[in-house]
Amino acid sequence: MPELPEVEVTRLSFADEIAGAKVLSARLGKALRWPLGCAVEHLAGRAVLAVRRRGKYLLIDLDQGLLLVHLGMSGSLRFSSHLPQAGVHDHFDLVTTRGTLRLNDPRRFGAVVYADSEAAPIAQKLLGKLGMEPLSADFDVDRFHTAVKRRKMSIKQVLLAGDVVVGVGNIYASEALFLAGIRPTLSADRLSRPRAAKLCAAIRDVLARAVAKGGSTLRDFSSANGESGYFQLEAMVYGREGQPCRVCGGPIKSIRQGQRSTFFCPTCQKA
DNA sequence: AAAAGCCCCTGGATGC
DNA sequence: TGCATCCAGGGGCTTT
Repeated sequence: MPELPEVEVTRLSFADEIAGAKVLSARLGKALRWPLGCAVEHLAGRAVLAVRRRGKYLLIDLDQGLLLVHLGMSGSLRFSSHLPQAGVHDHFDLVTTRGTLRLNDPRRFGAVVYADSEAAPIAQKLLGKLGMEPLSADFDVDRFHTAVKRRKMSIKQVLLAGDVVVGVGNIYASEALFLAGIRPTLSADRLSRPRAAKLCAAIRDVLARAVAKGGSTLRDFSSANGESGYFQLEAMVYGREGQPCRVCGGPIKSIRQGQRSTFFCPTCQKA
């Protein structure tokens, strides 16, 4: 579910509220992708300093160590002082003086991992190979074009891989390529400099607009205060196979790339 | 080093 | 109504 916009919207919806809270207790449900990495008792008494984001990870800074939270495919967070009793898919609670932060994740591809610091081995394994942040100043055309030219995979799969640019998942990869007029199957090393510049701008644009709309709610995503996103209503190609292109009117096509579906307009994205 | 496949898991939609 | 099959916002790991 969650790509950069959904993760950022989630962060914005509880970061200010939880900052300064003190952890009273923590609870684990069924196993997530990785073990927590510390005893739940170890979290009690910690202060929550801030919530940051790196790619699709949320980093919850504590006065001692930090929690890395990933929402996987089906995860979502809630932060409230009035949560019901934990349900079957509620796999982590962080009970604090300001409310409880709860991870709900039916498929359990998500994770909550404790690390002593960002330099710790587990944190490095998860964060160490991540690419540029698309909404920050370090995302520039030169670095993007240079990195992309080294790859022979399709440009769409390079966007998804996350080692060049982070946060772009299956929805926004298709959307950004449409906005840039680039065929998803184009070999990344054949992307010209002007088209790389256009793609950079498209990635920034679509992610920023999606954050502004509260992300995309396809099935059940909601932010930590329970609000749905609305960007899916503005999708140009994602999930629109057979429907008319919003620009040229021709039918949107769907293909498979690396066992993920890709959507594009054969007319507006000729090469 | 880079690319391709496999796999983790549950639930909803679709088809017979 | 019941059951099988396919598909889904991700990404680490293993094998080429």
